Amino acid sequence: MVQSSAWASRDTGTETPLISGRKRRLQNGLRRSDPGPGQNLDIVGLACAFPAPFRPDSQLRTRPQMHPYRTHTCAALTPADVGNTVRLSGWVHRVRDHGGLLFIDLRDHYGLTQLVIDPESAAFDLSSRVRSEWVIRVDGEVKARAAEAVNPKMATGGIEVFIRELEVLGEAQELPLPVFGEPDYPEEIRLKYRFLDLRRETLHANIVKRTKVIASMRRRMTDLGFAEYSTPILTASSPEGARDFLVPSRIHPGKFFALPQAPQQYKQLLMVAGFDRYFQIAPCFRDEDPRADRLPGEFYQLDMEMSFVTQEEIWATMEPVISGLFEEFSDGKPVTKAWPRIPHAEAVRKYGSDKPDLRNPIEMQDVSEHFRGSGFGVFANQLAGDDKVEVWAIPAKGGGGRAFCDRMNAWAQGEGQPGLGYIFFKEGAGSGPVAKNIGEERTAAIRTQLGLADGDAVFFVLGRPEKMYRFAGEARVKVGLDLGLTKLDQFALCWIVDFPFYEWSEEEKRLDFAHNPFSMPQGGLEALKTQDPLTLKAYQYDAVCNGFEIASGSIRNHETDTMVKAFELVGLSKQEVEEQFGGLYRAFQFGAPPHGGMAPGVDRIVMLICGVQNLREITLFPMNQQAEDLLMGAPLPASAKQLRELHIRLNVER
RNA sequence: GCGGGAGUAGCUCAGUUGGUUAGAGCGUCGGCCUGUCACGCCGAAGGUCGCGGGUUCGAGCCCCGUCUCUCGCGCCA
Repeated sequence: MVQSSAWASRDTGTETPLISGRKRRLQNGLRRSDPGPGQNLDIVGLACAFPAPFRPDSQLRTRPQMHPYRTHTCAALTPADVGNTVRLSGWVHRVRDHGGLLFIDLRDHYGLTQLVIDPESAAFDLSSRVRSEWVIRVDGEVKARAAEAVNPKMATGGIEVFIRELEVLGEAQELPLPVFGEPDYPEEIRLKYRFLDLRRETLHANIVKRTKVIASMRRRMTDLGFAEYSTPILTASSPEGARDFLVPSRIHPGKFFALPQAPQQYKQLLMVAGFDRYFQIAPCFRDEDPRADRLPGEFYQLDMEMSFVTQEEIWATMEPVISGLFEEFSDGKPVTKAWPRIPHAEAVRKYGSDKPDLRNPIEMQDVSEHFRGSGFGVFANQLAGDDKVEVWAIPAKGGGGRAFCDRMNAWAQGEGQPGLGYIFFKEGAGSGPVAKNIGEERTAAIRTQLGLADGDAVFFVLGRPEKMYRFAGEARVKVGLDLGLTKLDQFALCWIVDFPFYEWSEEEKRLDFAHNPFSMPQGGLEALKTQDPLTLKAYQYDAVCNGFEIASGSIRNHETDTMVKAFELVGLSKQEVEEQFGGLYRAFQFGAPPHGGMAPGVDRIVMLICGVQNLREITLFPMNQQAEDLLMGAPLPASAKQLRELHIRLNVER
């Protein structure tokens, strides 16, 4: 029934002499329209036709006949080639059949070339039968287009190739997913037919860009004296962090390898082993639920580590690498050069987020004092009743109209908030219910503190900071976007530094590591012994771009005493630390250098560079949201024999 | 696991207050067409309105349940 396809169905029941003729040609002719390849074609234009790795002319120089597939790519021909006979191969991108005249856009990795054919050519009948995405080879003459036929939108729009001969190298059935025009198509079909999806111009270009970004990362790191070391994929389960992917050991019944969530411990061991400057485009595996910006299963990090460094040196090393990447691939959009270094606590207060979008100029301020004891009962009472409650102000330049303020208030209610208090300023005074309640003097004081003018507004969020900062941050983002204050076409980078070392785990009613158990607490062992753990900072930092966390890193804790104490506070004994971090713990007893590093997320950086909202737009063969590979059919059941060898008996529910 | 949104032709979607034979564009197939490049014109095929139940004289539309997709929360040190 595969053969029922294209040819058979088109030829049935149309017995005319012409068709018989076509049929005859098609039966042999499907392979080739006229003379054999390379019989009577000149070898032309080869010197510049191909990028070096693809250049076929080494063969052509030693053999008298033409390359079997092509003399040029589909992006190579220009008016300088007019008059030459060339050979092209590629996919039929689009056919425009005018009856007596036929245009085919031929596509390959490099570009598009318009082919044209009329009944004078022996290949005409066959040409009129090709369909989208067939792979063909054509021979023909390069012709200049008439002035009015030049297509300035095409790189090769000044020329076209008049076909003399056509060979079908690969037919295509009716497409489950159109390539031309890239219409929206369901995710499931795109993933199942990913090889077609990847032919589409946008995705194809994104993937090419991704590989260039990665090549640039390697070059930049290598130029800085970093060397790339590979680390194991089959390794030990890490006791902290995400859920592991497990791989059963055949040789050791009942024991399992884990795929690395990151090469974290290996890179620290490399530092102990004296390698100093390590990097790796490292595959990382975590068995967690996906998000639009988080692939299920596996992703890549530009993992790096250095010895004998302060965190300032790591920032100074990586800032130009990351800024340089964005500059290289961002088509001229502005990129932050000197990154602001914002303490975590300050980021939360000013931006309501530990990954602030600094394209948005709004900075929030504490205005609690102006409401304390004021006539605005809702705020005054809560401030009086709980000394941890604060009022934060979100200044909104240009938002000074009742319509906008009401819209924000309605939005806040839609977000599950009681509302969003506001004042807007006009004719030298503050307006709105809040202003009426607190009076002119306090209104003026708020205005002065925030530097607001007529035509501006300010919104108020009330609560304990740890409960309300996230909503305040969302309101800040919305004000910035809705008022056009956020200038989108740029890459705004910063460091968020001084993360807390511990946090309180409400579920487990105990201290837990806020970020990375391997990072060094500021103040070291002494601070661990003497300070309130919840006030401890870590030498721990994130790199943030446009509101996305694009990297995370730290100065590591390389002292066994400090490590034991740090874990003791989250409830792990010395013995448990030795067991769970055996390799690293042992290594630190034999001369460990101070070291630190970070790991920028390759996928997220490429996503930002390509300006897409979803990681599947920059990944070759992603899994779907259910962590299935629809193209390869993974995961699949294992055979009884495989399971037996692995000493595994299934216990599948349902 | 939880919440929001979606589910009508191969695809993207429209479908009024519940009322005759469920439509459009794109795609596919057939016919015509010698300068297109989103070619154009004519025609055809293509539907379990996600699935199940209910209300009703009558359900794509209302109600209940369920499944799938998607975005988010939990989770991701």
